[in-house]
Amino acid sequence: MSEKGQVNWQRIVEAASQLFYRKGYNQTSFTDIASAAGLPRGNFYYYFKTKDDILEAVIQRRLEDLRGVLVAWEAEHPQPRERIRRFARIAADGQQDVLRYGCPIGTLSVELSKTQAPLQAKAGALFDLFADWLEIQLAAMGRDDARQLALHLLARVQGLSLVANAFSDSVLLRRETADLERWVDSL
Amino acid sequence: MSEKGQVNWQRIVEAASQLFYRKGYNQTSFTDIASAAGLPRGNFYYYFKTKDDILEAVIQRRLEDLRGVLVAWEAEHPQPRERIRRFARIAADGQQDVLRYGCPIGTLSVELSKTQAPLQAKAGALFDLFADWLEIQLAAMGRDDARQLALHLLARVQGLSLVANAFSDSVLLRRETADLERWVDSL
DNA sequence: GTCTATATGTAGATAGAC
DNA sequence: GTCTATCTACATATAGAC
Repeated sequence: MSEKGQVNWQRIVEAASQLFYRKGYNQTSFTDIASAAGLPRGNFYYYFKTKDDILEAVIQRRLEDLRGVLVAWEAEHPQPRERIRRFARIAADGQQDVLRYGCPIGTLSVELSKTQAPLQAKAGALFDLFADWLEIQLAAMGRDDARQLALHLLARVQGLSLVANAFSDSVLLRRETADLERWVDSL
Repeated sequence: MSEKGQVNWQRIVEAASQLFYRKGYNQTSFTDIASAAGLPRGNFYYYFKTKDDILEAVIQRRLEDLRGVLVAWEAEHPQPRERIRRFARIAADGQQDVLRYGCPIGTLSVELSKTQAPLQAKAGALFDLFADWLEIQLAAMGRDDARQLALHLLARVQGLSLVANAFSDSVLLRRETADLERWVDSL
């Protein structure tokens, strides 16, 4: 694959990732992606045979990005509890986008669960990444119910993101985030 | 509107409501609704001019159904706390459907928020119905933070539904529900 | 490797016969 | 009121010229 080819490949994945988040997977057309990526429509069938293939690439890319985020958090916060608190703030941190489009992971999962179960399973890797990481941090705190607590935290963040988005309520987003941080402190 | 007409109208709304839940609004075609309702495709343009009109009718119908549910809960449980506990169990109560398709209200809101904000606003009435009812029950318990608590509860239920669906995890669904009931008891 | 032209299907919606 | 035939737009996907 040539230099130019790699660049185009990246542009497609980048454009698709943003559109899948903002418009949803099914509501995003090849035309949308092509014009956002600045490429003629027919061209990227050279890189991806189907739309599903693009989604897979988007998921892989998001996984890599998130792994980078987790590594950064670990470097920033030596204590497990602080790392977990950092996660608890994730929705409030991306406030504008969450209010407008919801959680990138949660909304993708919701959409795919309806009629594209195989793709949802692949998107589930994004949830797994956070769940596994949280479980490790909680285990480091000496919790033997680390997995349950990790999933509880995940669910809380998903819930507040969804409801904040539904009501376009930034106050709720911050209040529920503060509540969640207190919960982390109480562990 | 004739007898026959009313029957057809009901059949369309009924079929559409189920399909919008199971397949999503955008993924449901007129053809899908027509065959589910047992009517020729072109026919129900007599009843509804656009697909959006059908969604509005579906929302209205769900609102009526839910109002009936709330009235039944009130009759069944005289105490506000018991009524709130009843709400906390709602996802676990509809376990099979929640695991497969998620929460009917939450997933609809997520889908519409992306590219159909006006419709999402109308679907928000479903959330409002629960939020207002919960607020009344919490106020009856003497809580002056009734609105916040109502939205907190709503968010918790949404979160556990979404994550239980994502992982197809019925154990998580029940465990988080039990946790939520304990939270209600602690109020 | 890149792009145009086009194939093929299906979406929502309409016109008009009955 | 009911149903068939059909319109237009746009979706994913392909073939093949450059």
